[in-house]
Amino acid sequence: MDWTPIEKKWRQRWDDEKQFQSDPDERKKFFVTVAYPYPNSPQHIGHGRTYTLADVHARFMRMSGYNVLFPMGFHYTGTPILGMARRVQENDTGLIDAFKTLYKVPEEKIKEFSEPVKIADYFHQEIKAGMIEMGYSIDWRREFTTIDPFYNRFIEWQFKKLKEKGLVIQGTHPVGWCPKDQNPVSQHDTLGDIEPSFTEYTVIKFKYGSYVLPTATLRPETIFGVTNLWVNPNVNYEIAKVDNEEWIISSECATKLGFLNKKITKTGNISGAELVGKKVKIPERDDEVYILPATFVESGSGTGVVMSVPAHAPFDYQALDDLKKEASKHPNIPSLADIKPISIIETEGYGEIPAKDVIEKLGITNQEDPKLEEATKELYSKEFYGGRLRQNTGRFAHKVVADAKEEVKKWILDNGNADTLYELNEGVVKCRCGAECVVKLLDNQWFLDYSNPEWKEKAHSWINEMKILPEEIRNEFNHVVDWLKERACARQHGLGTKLPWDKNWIIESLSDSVIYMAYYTIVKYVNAGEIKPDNISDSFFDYIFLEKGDLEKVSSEYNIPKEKLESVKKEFQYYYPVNARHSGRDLVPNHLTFFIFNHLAIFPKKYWPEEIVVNGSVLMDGKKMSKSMGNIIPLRDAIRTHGADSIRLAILISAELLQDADFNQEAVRGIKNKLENMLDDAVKYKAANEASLAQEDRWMYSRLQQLIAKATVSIQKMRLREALHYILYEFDSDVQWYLKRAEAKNRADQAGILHKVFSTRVAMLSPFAPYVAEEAWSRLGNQGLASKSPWPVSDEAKIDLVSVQSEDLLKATLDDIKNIIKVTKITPKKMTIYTAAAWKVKAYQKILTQVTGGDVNIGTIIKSLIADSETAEIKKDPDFVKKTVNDILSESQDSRDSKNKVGAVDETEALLELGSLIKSEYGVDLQVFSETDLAKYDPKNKARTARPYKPAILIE
RNA sequence: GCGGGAGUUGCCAAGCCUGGUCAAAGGCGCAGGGCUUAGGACCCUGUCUUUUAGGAGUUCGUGGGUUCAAAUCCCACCUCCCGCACCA
Repeated sequence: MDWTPIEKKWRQRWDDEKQFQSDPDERKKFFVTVAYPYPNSPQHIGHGRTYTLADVHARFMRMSGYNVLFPMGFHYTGTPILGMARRVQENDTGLIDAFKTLYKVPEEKIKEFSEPVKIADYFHQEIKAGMIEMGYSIDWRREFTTIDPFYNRFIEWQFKKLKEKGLVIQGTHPVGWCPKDQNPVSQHDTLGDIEPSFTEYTVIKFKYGSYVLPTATLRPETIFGVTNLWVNPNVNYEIAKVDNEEWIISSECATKLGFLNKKITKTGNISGAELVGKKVKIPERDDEVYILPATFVESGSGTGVVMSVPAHAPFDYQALDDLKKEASKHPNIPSLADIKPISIIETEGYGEIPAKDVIEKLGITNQEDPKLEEATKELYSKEFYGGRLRQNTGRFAHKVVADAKEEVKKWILDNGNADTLYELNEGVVKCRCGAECVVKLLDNQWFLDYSNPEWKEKAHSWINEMKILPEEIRNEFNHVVDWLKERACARQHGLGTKLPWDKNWIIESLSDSVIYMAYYTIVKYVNAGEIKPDNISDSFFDYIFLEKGDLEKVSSEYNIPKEKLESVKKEFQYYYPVNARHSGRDLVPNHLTFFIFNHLAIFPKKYWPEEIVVNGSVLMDGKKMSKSMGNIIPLRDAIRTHGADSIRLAILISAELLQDADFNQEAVRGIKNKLENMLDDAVKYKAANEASLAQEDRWMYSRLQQLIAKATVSIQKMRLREALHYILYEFDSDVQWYLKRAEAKNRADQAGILHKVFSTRVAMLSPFAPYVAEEAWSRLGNQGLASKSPWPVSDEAKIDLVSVQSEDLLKATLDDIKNIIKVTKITPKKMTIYTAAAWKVKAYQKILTQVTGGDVNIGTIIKSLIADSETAEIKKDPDFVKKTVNDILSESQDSRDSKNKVGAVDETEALLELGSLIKSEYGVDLQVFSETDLAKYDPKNKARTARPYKPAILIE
């Protein structure tokens, strides 16, 4: 079946009725937003999840009577698009092929892609078209991009506010950096998409005469165990003036230091071999050690000089051992044999010289052995978490290594005997431009000061107050607030808004997207041409958002009529705060937390966001979606093959909020079939006058009320999978039972009832599968639109508990009959059912009351029953009590309560209903007797085993 | 390391918050039947073990505990997944 025409038809209707356009009115409002997309590719099914969740939320609230605003914008800010444009300019075939085959971009469009904005514009339209096709109930009059001039004014205003409050600060920060592009690099900017991560090393300055021989280490605390330095004799070292000292370092190191803002002047060279045998002074220790040769030392790593701690560093131990073996080759080092490892860390499970232990364990015999890496890793982590410094480490003695490391580092740094070096972890990382990346210390970088303690405190307290779904995310937010530090908020390249006070910087993408929800409430006026963005500046936003300033003045300043200005302000005040912000899980540690922080900083409390709803990601056939796996399905392709509603349901039904949703073809097919069946059914049940209600009709209506109640609660908690489960599946099994009952009775008058039932269901399905719901709604013969119908309200009064109990009794008895037939394998000829005697019913009611009251002691129950003349007959059958108590205990609280409320049900009457079912299913007649009926047919003496809700059965 | 999540019957996956309706939804697979020229689709029945009367037994990562009652609550352990930044 082709959904396209159906989707088109209803989309047109919604559009004609301007259903999703929201303007302030007298109703209560509900403002729901989703993070706007970054348009550097078409959206795929994974992107659809958050939007679909938000759309269901919006549609549900709309049907519940709220004036719902659900807007959408496009986030052009950022650098990846710049990178893409550059690759197009360079004729990167990999990317261009992806555009052609994967994204199906027309050839002539790709040609324009050398201009970044064209890429954004193209995918912007592509994504928007997909959103419309998916049926998202968005008010498109409020659309914008983050490079629109009016938006730029808005962001400038935001940053000035933050700066006024002292939340924007300047500082120095290390970043991964491309020397050619003169720009920080992120994962998107590198060849092979490697995240350029780096580690901070402590550089310890050893003195060689007037020179400094610096060594880079991760373990400054081991300075107490240094026995020598290592240089590579084959390396030609540089002598360079570094700031005011003369350092001997590898040339690679000199380059690195240059990016770390050191002033480097080369003054000469010295070979490693020349240094061998010389002595250096160890800082903080009144001691001198030799410089020795080692081949494992690489000039590209650290400073090219290594401090040797043989007791705790396997490389050092092995190199020293190797050297001693050929001591004769080094006559200029007289006392090589005297160099002994100095043990300074005590760790459980290791002896005096831990490095020796590890080396022997792994069978390492020389310094070229690659297993040395493994040895180093093992020992480092064991000593770091479990080791303590020994007596010979002065005031650090007995401290655990993890703590001592930081203290020793600070101590040496404070004494001017150390420095800091950053080193890329992955070795060589190449920028997309081909240049090798480095770590650069950026000066005068602008930061948002998320480490500000008052700001943090405010964020914590609001996080604890606001609604967060699912609840477990609340902790995560609090944790993020704790570890969040200053965050760079400006870059030197990329699309976006310039920093208002320093136009060399562009405000970074995660910082210009934190309060834009407010912008939705006013951008409508700019899009309609009622406000000209050109000369807008701060006093405008102050007036609208903060109610600061004078109406008269602002009006004349911007040449906006006073009434217009007032209605802009009123619109903001009507819609704000955001009632629900939907987002993927990945945005918790960044965007969503910033969103909270910034709202708290800029707006008064009444405008702080009310609720955040976080969802997991989408898997494709159980696997993560990725370009390299080739399992990315563009959303619009999927809509064409499966239909929008099937996709919406498949995404929603496969997982609850936080779980990853698995999108698989089979599930979609199943859903599609279900929807098609629903449409077929819809035409069968037109509105009709109902006959007087039979038992099963009352039951069906009761179940409907219960389902409405359950589904509504589930949606309110955003447990959409659960809600769909009720609306789609539980509902179905109820209808099936109903049809079975009605058909067994050969009824022909149930269409009117089913029409009502199905219409209610279709209305409830409408937020989830809007197109199918509209189509089914009209096929059922209903007027208007399903999406405009009010959300069904459960009416307690329509629940007939007796009919619910009776039908349950029928189902249970039918199950028992089936069971008996299965076990005995007999072909039934005749069936007889016996209901329990009156005294048993009384006893049952009493037991029920007692058990509900918490008394499950069989002895006391029996006593009290015997004491009562109505139930004294229990003496004859004491086993009855035990069985009944078990019956009751194995029931749910709900069912017990309802039995309590209903009192005794006339089982004989109820079970007579079974006759038609038995006849149609087994083709035999059913007789129902009371246990006490003297004229009953009971050849096998079964009747006496009857219990309330558990009639005796005889099958012959 | 810090923080978060998960482990359920052949597979996927609900149930856990709020203990009892749980041998545990639904889907897939498998078996039998129906429909069909055939295939597909669709419909019915079955699918832990055992049982010729609706019963019993053993299961929800492992080991304890609480309770009349535990997949569900508590404690410990094992295993797996995700995030840890200047990037959308």
